[in-house]
Amino acid sequence: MFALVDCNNFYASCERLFQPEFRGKPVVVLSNNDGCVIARSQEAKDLGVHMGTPWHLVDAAIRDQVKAFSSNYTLYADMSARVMNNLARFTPNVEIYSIDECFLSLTGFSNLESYGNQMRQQIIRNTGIPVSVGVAPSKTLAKLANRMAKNFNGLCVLETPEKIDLAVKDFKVEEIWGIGRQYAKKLPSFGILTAHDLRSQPLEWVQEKLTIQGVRMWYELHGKSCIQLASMTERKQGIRSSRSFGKLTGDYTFLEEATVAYCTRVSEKLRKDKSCATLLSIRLLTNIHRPETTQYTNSVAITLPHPTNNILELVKHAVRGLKSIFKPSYLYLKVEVYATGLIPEREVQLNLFSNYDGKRKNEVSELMDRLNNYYGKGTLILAAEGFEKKWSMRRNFLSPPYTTEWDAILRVR
DNA sequence: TCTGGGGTCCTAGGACCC
DNA sequence: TCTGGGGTCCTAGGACCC
Repeated sequence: MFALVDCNNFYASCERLFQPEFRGKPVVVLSNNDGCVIARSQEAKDLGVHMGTPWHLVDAAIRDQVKAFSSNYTLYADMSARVMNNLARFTPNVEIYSIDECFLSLTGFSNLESYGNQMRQQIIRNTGIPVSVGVAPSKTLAKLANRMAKNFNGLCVLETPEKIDLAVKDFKVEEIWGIGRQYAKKLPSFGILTAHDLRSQPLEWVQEKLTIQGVRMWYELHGKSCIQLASMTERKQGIRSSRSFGKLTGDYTFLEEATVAYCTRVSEKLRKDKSCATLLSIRLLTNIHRPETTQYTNSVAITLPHPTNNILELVKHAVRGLKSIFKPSYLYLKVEVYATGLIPEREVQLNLFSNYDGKRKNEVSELMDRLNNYYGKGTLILAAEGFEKKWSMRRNFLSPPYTTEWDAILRVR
């Protein structure tokens, strides 16, 4: 048996936790650059604010009634860690699936109904974050149960075949975990509208139309688990940093400074994961939301002479890559830095044809990590990143990082 | 004026091997 | 007129997730 625990309206819940005057009020959280709505409190949903809509396109009369926040990932990441730590007390086997979701293996546990309720109570008491719990014999059904829990009292346990039959009967096919926009468009033309319809098709048909992933989904909907809990120790396959700028630009220096900053981020993440990259990709994009302007997008993949997470080396290659794809006379929106072909730091093999001897220490990177961890992010940066940060995001409605900085800690009078 | 970021897995097709 | 068979590896693109 699996449980899926999902934080309700997570980002909005985090913001409200520290500004309780917004409890019971419509609250939204915006994406980077205050672009789209990415989280909504129930009251905001009730006002008809949709997920993913650009904030500036929301009706002004509605905007006036809603409290908007810029996304504050420092806060959300810390709150997420608290929730996950609490969940880990319920079973040794957990998979942190996303910032606000966690799968738990409950095989061998009994009284699932009351155990699920205990989880909900303990999480809200210890962290202040409300969660919903779905329990079922497969991950796909646990997701489905979780969705149903949101419409009940926050808990849904699908233990018996009868309960599962009943649950899939009216469950919309497009809401199944693994059915995205494309399949949601296609399936109704075959008369498939519900999870029950999909699972009633012959397996061969599903294999043909939805390939191997559909086959797994089919078994899972029948209560046969075939997607295991992912191990939390696995190495990532790629690490990316990409961000839209606060404004469009054609200025090469601007782009280079942003590339250096994003590349710095990537190298930090690599070192944190104790990984080295063998391939570094740089991608440059104009604003696709403005089809009337001339568009240009290009990317370059650089095979590194030897696997590395050294900031100076990565930046050198990143800048060279950027130069090779930059074209003047376009207005750019975004640059992406993507490291792939990751291998463990300690298994790096040397290259016969590079003069790198493996002994040179990663001193600059290590010093930067040490100072930036101790004194706070951005204490020591490469000069090539620039000091103006012209590329930084718009975040006009940012709340303080209440739980991670002494200066921001909440005062109680 | 203003439209996110960071991941995963699978398949097809091309280049290459003997 | 007629031009093999059985592989591997890599990449791009498309689907999905939160």
